[in-house]
Amino acid sequence: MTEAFTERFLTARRELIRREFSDLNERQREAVLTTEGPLLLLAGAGSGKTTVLIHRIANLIRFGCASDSRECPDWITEADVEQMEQALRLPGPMTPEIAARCALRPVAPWSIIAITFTNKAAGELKDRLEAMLGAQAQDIWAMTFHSACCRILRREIDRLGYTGRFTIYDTADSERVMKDVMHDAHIDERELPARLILNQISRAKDRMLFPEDYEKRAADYREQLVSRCYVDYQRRLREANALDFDDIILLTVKLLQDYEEVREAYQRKFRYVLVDEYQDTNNLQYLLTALLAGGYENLCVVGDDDQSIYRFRGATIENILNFENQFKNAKLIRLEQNYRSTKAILDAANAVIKHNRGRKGKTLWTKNEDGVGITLKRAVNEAEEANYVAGRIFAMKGSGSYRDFAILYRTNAQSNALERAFKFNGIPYRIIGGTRFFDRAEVKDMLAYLWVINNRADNLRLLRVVNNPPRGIGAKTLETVDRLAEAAGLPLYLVLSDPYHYPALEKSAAKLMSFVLLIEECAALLDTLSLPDFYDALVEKTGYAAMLEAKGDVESRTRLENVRELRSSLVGYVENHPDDASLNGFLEEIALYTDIEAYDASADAVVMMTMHAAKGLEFPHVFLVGMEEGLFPSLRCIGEQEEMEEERRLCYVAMTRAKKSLTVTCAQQRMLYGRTTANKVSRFVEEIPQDCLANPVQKQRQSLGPQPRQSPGLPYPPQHRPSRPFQSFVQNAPAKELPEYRPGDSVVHTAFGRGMVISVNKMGNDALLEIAFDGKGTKRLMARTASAHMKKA
DNA sequence: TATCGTAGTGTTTTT
DNA sequence: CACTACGATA
Repeated sequence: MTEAFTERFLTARRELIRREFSDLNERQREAVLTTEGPLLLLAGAGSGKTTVLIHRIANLIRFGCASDSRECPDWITEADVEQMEQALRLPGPMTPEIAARCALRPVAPWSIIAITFTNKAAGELKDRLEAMLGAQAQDIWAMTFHSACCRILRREIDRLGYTGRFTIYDTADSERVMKDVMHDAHIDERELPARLILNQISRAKDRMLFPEDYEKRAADYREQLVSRCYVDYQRRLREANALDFDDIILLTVKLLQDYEEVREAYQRKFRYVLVDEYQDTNNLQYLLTALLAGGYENLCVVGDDDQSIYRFRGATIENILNFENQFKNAKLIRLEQNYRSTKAILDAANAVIKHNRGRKGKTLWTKNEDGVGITLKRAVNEAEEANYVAGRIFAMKGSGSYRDFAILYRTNAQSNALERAFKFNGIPYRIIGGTRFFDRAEVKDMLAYLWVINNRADNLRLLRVVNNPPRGIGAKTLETVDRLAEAAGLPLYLVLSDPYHYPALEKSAAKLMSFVLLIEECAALLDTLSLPDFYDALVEKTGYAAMLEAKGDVESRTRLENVRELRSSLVGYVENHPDDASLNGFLEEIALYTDIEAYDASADAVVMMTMHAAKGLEFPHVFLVGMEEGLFPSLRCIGEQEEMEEERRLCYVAMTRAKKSLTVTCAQQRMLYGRTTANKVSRFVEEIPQDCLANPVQKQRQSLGPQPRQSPGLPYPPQHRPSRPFQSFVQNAPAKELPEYRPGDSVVHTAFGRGMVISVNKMGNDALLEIAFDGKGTKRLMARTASAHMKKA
């Protein structure tokens, strides 16, 4: 094989591959084709970083690692090269045959791990990879830090004295444990709140300080208190075979550090490591990343220091800033071209973020059109603000669709006023986050049963269900059980399953035994029944359903619906895991999936969420509401340089979600925890240059922006408390008692007479109906409310 | 032992 | 305002 031949082949191959990624810009392509070694991708908002990530993986799998390879395999023939050169002269993508010739040392999908922060991001990554690569994409480890660690731990955690059936405690569970710890240690919560201690512990874990290490370092009295709590807290978790969120990462790092054979196995497995949102990693996550990538050092991290918004939970931008020191020969590529937003939006966002001092410094630019200026609205209160947003969306929508609009706020509580205004004005909406399904007491109860069946040592969950529904096992008995367990060094369950062994439990022995039998009986069903059927049996056998049915009030019925709704989560899980469905797997998924994606994404609705939740998303039209000093930036950040900068980054993230238009609103006064407060306009608004605004400040007092059509402004509903006991969540449950409306149905309304349903827009457990009434015009009504005055004809 | 009522408390963002 | 913790009562 001559040198000239090799050269021809390599040139043709390189050019073909470059052309395969011709829809990327120069920098993006460089990022895709730089496959070896440490790579830091500084990717601004809207710079197409996810696309780059996906193409990068696709390139590895399709063409192999070395786009700059110097080798020419001996199976390449003259005919091959000629074919390749000819293909170069023709437009269009490669044929499969030619692609196969270009594939030198293709990378196995299972040797790639792509880590993200949120499940949403991981899901999107998976979907897009699958769309591009087909079934082989399933072997790529595309998941969150936590789920990746769980997967490793399930296999390896035995070494650390836990079992693979470990339980995961969420923040609420951790807090419960900590409160118990403090109660037993006679530490007053008013002196030192449990949350604060947990925060300290979390920070200790981030620095890899185990209880015994922390104990040695505890300097002052306060730290000694924390230390005592830490020791006991960790002991309880260990005894319950339970891990909190931090432990999941911490123990994985420990495992990889201390056990050479484990470390080597994973380092050999993962030839390519990719980490998204690197600016949000904490120290532990950095260590984990470094360990995983430690074998081949093919590590690509993507991040944007301006979008770091999780400092409050330990994320440190240092990881980005130090990357080039930590990894020798790291390459840096900046992606600064923005493909998402108009110039006006980008200018405004750039101007705001410029006020931060601790940044790596970059300026996004775009070839997009100038676009319209940013609209600013000052409302008198949150009701008017919400109403304004509703009206403006209604006016802007035209023939477009509602899903083009997003409303972003700082705190979940702000959704209330918006929800009311949208309901009243008949605009369909969808709320992401907020009160979570899995946080509902009744759902947690059922989950607690499942956890206990999965891991009998889970004391916390055991205590939650042992007397729920009431079985006559009261606080007194449980105290005794606890004491005995403590003395014997056994999990509660073992003591209470052997009550005749302890004289002190004589009196309640029968009750305890029947509970234990119940649990064991249910657990046995797991072997014979499918997960959903097993769950049905559980709901009945435990008497939980009966308890709720007996009460029979509205609230209980709603709760029963939620209990049954959990079944569909199980069904969904089983469908997604045809081969490896297990109770353990289901519970893990639930524990790590705080944000439930069960909403109907196909419905055409305005979406509302916190600014944090919006990271990584984009919308044609974005509304930023509640832009007031004290709310955003939040009160506790004012006067704190560092925290203020984080808040500003959050603002930057929020603004850069918008593609075409950005509307910024605030209220002169608003109800905040039952108190009316007057707030100044947010400093972030002041930081937007005048010439980016559609309506410069002077004119602000007059009507701004287009008025809602039904002027003078849509009426705001009277302050009635909509009777909503626990309604907030049934959102996802099919509302059985509601008549199903379909377009074309004839209806009779007590006030409007005869009409025909034109459109139905599902919104949670309700639906927005558009009905043309004979002689009364077209009305928009919520199905739930309207049904009281209307029936199908 | 279960339930109800009251007083007190704390309110960001998420895996 | 909303939620929790705790204490009094059936």
